[in-house]
Amino acid sequence: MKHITIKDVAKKLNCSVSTISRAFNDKYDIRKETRDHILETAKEMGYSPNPMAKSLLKQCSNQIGVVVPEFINAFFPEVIIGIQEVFIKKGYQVLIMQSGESQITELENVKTLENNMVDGMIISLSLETKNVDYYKKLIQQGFPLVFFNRVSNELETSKVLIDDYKWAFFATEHLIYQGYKKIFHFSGPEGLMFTQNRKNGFIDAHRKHKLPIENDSIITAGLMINDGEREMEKLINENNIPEAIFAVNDPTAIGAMKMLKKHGYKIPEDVALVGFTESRLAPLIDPPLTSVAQPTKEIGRTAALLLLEQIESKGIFVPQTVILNGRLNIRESSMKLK
Amino acid sequence: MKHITIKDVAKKLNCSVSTISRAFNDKYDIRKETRDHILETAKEMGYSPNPMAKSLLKQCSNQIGVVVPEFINAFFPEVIIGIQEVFIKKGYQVLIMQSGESQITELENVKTLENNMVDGMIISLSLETKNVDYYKKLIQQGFPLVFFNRVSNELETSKVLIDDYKWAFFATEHLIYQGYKKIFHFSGPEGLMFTQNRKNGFIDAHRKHKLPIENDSIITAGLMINDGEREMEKLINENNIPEAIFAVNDPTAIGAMKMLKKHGYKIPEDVALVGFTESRLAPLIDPPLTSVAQPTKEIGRTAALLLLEQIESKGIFVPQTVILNGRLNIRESSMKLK
DNA sequence: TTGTACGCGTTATCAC
DNA sequence: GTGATAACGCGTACAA
Repeated sequence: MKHITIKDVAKKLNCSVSTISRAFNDKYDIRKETRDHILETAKEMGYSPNPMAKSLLKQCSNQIGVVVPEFINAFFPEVIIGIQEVFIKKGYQVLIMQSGESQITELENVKTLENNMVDGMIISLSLETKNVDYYKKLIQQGFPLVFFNRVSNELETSKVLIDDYKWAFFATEHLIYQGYKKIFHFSGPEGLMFTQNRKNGFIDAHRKHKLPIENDSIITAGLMINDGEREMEKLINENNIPEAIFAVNDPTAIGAMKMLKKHGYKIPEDVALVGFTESRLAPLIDPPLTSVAQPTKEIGRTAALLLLEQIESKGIFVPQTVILNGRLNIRESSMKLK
Repeated sequence: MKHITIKDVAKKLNCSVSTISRAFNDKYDIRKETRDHILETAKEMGYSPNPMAKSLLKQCSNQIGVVVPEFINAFFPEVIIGIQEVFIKKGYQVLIMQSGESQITELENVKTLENNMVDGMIISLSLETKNVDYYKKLIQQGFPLVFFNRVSNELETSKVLIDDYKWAFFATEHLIYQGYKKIFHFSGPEGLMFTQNRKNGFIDAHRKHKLPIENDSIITAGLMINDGEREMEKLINENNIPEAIFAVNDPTAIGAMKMLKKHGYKIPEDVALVGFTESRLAPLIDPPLTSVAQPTKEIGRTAALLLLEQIESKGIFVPQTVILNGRLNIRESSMKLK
């Protein structure tokens, strides 16, 4: 239980703690033999410098923090893998916390990480988070912060995104090219930037192709499977069935698909479906779901590199917003069959 | 950037740091007015005690560490949610790290957490991990440790498991009851306890029903989708198609399913499938996959409670192994159709 | 080349 | 009821 400290080693070797310290941080002059001797006995004793004490002293910890809303879906875990790839190579440790889509937990997570003196954080906001004052304060203090995916316009710091507007546009256009006319959009929670952007892409694709948008064709659903199910069920009950649906994300699309199949509709013959944020399920469900794939690991890597830049360029740095490219994976769920 | 410390507050209020400290830890006598006054100005200044310094002093951190192999699949993330449920209520923060199925990273993670002075850890071993000496050392030192799912026989500490043997037995028996005779098992990596247990369940179900096991009916596949694909493809090429397959986990079963469908086999008419560790995909793929569901969140909660017990009963505690109940969710993939 | 002493932000133990 | 101070484990400027 008792940790072995630098003092224990010093006592054992009959020398001062500073000598031990120097042996570990080979910066200062120290006789090679003594250094080796110290390192050896230290290892034998199972000593390693206590990073907490070091952090307290140096005011930085060689740790970075990550806060994500959830990791039920594959998206965030994959981003984290990308983040770790970069930081582990650089000798940083990555501390991960999840907010569970709660603003309060998110704030607590951030404070915990801050208190652990992480050198920077990578964050994706929870659905609930409206108030970003605390982040503003951190940014003002010069605390290195990078946001991805769920970002806020109010925060002036580096961000990693994909062009939701563009890819929603392409996805919708794909449906239009397939010859579908009555196309609905299952939208996400209001107030989220990507909800807005994807919705706009949907609208503008219609405009470009001079296709009218019916009043009720944009439906605020949510982000989960049951949201898609619920809204689809409503439509079925109203007997208001579109030819195609572009959903704000895969779970919503999958929910709609489940409900449609349950009621005997064929996909894509009766209703075509397109999702977003390609999930692991997309290629596996029946029929395979057309979806916009995000380069998850690259999002992570990019965010990590931006954060690293920010950490290393202590002080002066220019916030960057990196827009990564998505990809529309076209599968059966949206193919017009003759 | 600069953190506000207790000294800053003391200076502002013209009193000593100890008074401030006392105001925050209401343990000692302190005049109520001064206490309130201090707390108020502290809040205004944005001061909060630095937990690192506290940890250094108290040799414990009110943090617990979690190390899991991956969170690509839904299993570990869900367990973590259960863990967090318990600890957040108790005022602990949960630090999560992932080993990426690498023994080396796992060890580094554990050491990082140890250095952060977490009060205990919950661990699920990586596939690679054979050497558990470091854990032995920790346990010997009295460091609170709980393992789940991927555990080692050599370690005498609390564990949370489901009865892999029993549920593999049931899953296999279910196939037998359906009338299948030529049943194969896609097994996991050798050396993992659950691989062995699930395999034994498979074997003993055959014994009980006096069904012979063919030589080549147990196939060491792996744990990933592509493992299932690869082994299934081999079987197809050899034209050695079983009537049913019990796979060590869902991804393997899904891989097999993908490959079978690709080659035009019907499920379950040509080949029936059963997975394990119910994944999010199981009910969604086509046909829906029969699988043994594990109570993921409860595994997390149980592990958390066991760890808490261990932390609080400083010293004397009896390692417990808790076996939780699974559930066989029977779906189309394994139903004998007339 | 090595040792001494201070400070990082706390809390606990003394005094007063 | 409050203030001074040692200690937690470490790095480093300074002295030796």
